[in-house]
This record gives sequence, C-alpha cells and structure tokens, in this order.
Amino acid sequence: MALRFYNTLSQQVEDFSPARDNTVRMYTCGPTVYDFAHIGNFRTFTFIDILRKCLRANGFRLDHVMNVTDVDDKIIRNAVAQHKSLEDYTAIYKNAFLEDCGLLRLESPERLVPATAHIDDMVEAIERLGAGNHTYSSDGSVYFRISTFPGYGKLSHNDFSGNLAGARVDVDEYEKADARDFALWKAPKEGEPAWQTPLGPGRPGWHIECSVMAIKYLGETLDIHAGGIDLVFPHHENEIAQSESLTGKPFSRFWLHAEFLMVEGQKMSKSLGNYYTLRDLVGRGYAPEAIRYLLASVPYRKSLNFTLDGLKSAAIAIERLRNFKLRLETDRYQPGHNEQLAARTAAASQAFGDSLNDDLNTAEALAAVFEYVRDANSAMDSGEFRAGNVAAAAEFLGRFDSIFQVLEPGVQAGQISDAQVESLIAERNAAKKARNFARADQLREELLQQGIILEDTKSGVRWKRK
RNA sequence: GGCGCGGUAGCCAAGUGGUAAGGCAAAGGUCUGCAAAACCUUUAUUCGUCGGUUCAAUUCCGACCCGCGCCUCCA
Repeated sequence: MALRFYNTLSQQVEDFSPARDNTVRMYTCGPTVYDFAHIGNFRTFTFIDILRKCLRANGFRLDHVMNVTDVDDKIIRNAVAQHKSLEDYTAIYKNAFLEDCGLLRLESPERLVPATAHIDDMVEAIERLGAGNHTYSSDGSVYFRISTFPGYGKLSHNDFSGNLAGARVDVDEYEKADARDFALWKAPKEGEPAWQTPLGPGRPGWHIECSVMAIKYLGETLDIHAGGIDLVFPHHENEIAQSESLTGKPFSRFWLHAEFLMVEGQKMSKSLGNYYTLRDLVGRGYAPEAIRYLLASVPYRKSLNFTLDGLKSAAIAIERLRNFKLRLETDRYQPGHNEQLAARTAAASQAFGDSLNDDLNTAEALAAVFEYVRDANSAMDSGEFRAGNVAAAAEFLGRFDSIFQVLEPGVQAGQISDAQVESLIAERNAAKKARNFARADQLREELLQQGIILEDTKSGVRWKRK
C-alpha cells in the first residue's frame, strides 16, 4: 500500500510522496526549553519519530529540521527570576530534553536549530514583510497585519472574515489594530534582555522562528510540517500567513498533527497531580521502552489515555516479543522449510507495513506482529517451524523493531557479565545432570538475584536479563 | 457560540454496509524435576442514546447525551 497521511489542510487522507527528488523536507515544532518536557510532549515527539522511520522505510531520504525555542516570555521570566543568562537557563532544559530523547530512542533530526542563532534571519524576514506592507509598528513592537493575508484560517478551518473588529479581546499589553494580528517582534519590558537590531531593541515573536528556519534550510515549500494539534491555531496558521506572504508559495504540502494525551482518563495538569515528566516515570521504575511502546501503540490521530496500568501492560507486551526473539535465536529446529508458514510470515510482514503506511496505524501494525508471534510460537511447539523459516522470522522482527525499537533492553551499569552467567549455567547443568536439584535451584536463585532469568527448554538452557 | 476529535468487552484499543483485530487482566487446561516460556479453551448476539435509509448498520444520514482539544501561552 502506498504511504498516505491525513492532511489537516485538506481534511482528507492523501497519498504522500516528496515533491522533489527522493528527499522528504520536513519541519516539526520542537520544545520550548523553559522546563522539563512532559509525557504529553513526548507523545508528539514519539509520533514524529515513528513518522521518520516510516518515511525511511518507504525508501525516502530525510531532511528534517526541528527548532528549539530558546527565547520566549516564560524563558525570560524564569531566567530573570533566577538571575541567569538566557543561555545558562535554557542549556539546562535543552540538555535534559536531549537526554530524554535518548532514553525514548527518538532519533535526532538532521538539523536541530535554536531560535537564538537565527535572530538576524528573523529580523531580515520581518523587514521584508514590512516592505510588502504586511506589518505595522506600535510601541516599539512589530505586528503582522492579518487583513493582508486572504488565506488566513485555511488550516484551522476558521472563518475570520467580519468578526474581528468588535471581538472582545485582551489588549492590556500591546496595541494591536486587529484582534488576530500577532507580534513579529516584541519590544522589551523593563529589565528584560533584548537584541539590538534595525527593528529596534527586542526579541522575536513566537511564530517567526519557524517560518524563517524552515524556509532557510528546506526551501519555500515543505513536504511535511508536523506538531501537536494545539499548534494548529494560532501557531501554524500564523506561520502560514508569514511564510506565504514572504514567498507567495504554499508553505507546506502536508500538515500532520498529533492528538492530545490524557492521563488516567483526565486531562494532565499539575493541580490534578497527574503531570508526568519522563524522568518522573523512569524514577518510579518504569522502563523507557515501555513508555515508548505505550506512546507509539495508539495511532497519533486519536487521543491517548496514558495510565500507569497501561505502562505495566506495555512492559509485559514487550516482554512477550523479547521472549519470542530469544526463542527464535536459541531453539533448535528441524531442517527444512515450511512453505505455509513462510507464506504467513510474508503476509504478516506485508500487513505490518500496509498498516503503518495507512496514516501510521500503529495499533493495526502491532496486531499483525502479535498474531504472527502466536502463529510462530505455535509452529515451534508443534515442530512445524523449520530451520529454513528462521531467517524470514528474524527479518520480520527486525522490520518491526526498526520502527518500534523496544526489543533491546536498556543497558544498566554494574551488570554481571555474559561470561559469568554462562559459567554459572554450566555449573548448574552439571548439578542437574547429577540430579542435585537443590544445588541447581540454588544457582538459579543466585542468578535471579543478579537479574538473570533462566529457562530450561528442549534445546537447552536459555537466559535473559530481567 | 464557532471549528475539530472521540464514545467498541474489566482496562487499553483496531475495524468494516453483510454480521466484532490485537495487547493486558481473569478462569480452566496442556507441557514441565522445579520454575519459566509457549500453546489451547472461555470472556462484547454487541459497538453512547433515539430515530431514519437499506434485504442488511457498529459502519451511511439526522437529532440528542457525554468526554476532549483549539478559539488566550500550550505537544
């Protein structure tokens, strides 16, 4: 099945391929580094990771830009309060974000670009917008005049014609000509850090960094722009207004948005006490792989109910897949090749890919994997699984894990070495042969204390780390 | 109020105009020195409610109820 995505712009599922050569030019909204990212943020970032991997699985190359917003009102407020420079303050959370991404096995985009390294580009873009009469100044700030952009509202499917002038709006801070106009450049308030530019002292507005950095690195029309659904309005709508006013070309061909995450059936909020950062959960003993699995297992366009029970279920589901992989690698099989099973393996792998290509239906893709695992385990039990079937099974597992990335356990410091484990297993085998089961059980218990689980099988002993 | 998404078994969650994937949990069984792992069986006559279209609807249409998001910073 050809790859296809739901496009927020058209509100339809459309076949996808990049516009030029074989490279997907993609921009995704990254973190604002004013605090630790929470599990809802990572729902979106996990979706983007799955998206990347599926694009590559379809043979496309990637040029993916993600921004790091390292200047905004909250960052300035917090940095000033803590008497830190913007750089010192944001470095803490940027590093934490990168660490968290590593734990969740989220690939780095080809380019990770900080807003503050592009101030000159933004100033230049604002000047060009001004030259095109898209802007006006007020109290040292520069605003985008929405009435100069006829397509405003096309992404969020809102009709803004006519209902603006009389709208009740909060105008306490800035003077705007129209309620929907937004800041391109913000004049500093008392004591705030500011850049000295031809526009006057100040800092960029929220939306301009994305337009400028996307166009700078990827060109005037992106293949894909993605982010959380709450960014549709106003952030992405405003990006479109700026970018298309600047270039006269469509800003992005596809717009993909991830739905929200709920926690225990409720919205996540600090006051409800169900607000989790990744480090909260890891600190409570939940495996990053289980978190990744849970976040990835619900298709991105559906809201995801994140629960601690769900996390436990996810860990057990992963365990089942790892057990299968271990069995595949350690059992001995009769020579030969089971054609029927081979055909079912191929069908399962095909179903897996088709499901992912159908707007990243990860739930359906997982179903194909689990159905296959049951089938193959069953064939192993009955002896119908033959040596000639191993390669295709391993390949399917590899295909699965190239997307989901949950099969390899995370490494922990201070673990017993493989050689030590093998040595103790040999000792236990000798004890078993001598029918000294007490000693054998004692050795198993000792290994268990070290986090090693033994399984006696027809093919001999196999072991795994807890 | 406007725009958008959703309500499927104990929980999580796919899906289709023709009679309900998968995971977890629960119960029973097979296998086994023990322990695991694995497999088998059982668990939604029913898909928020009420109407309509149809030979047939969970799937299409309408109304209503409930939850969530955006409309102000927000993944």
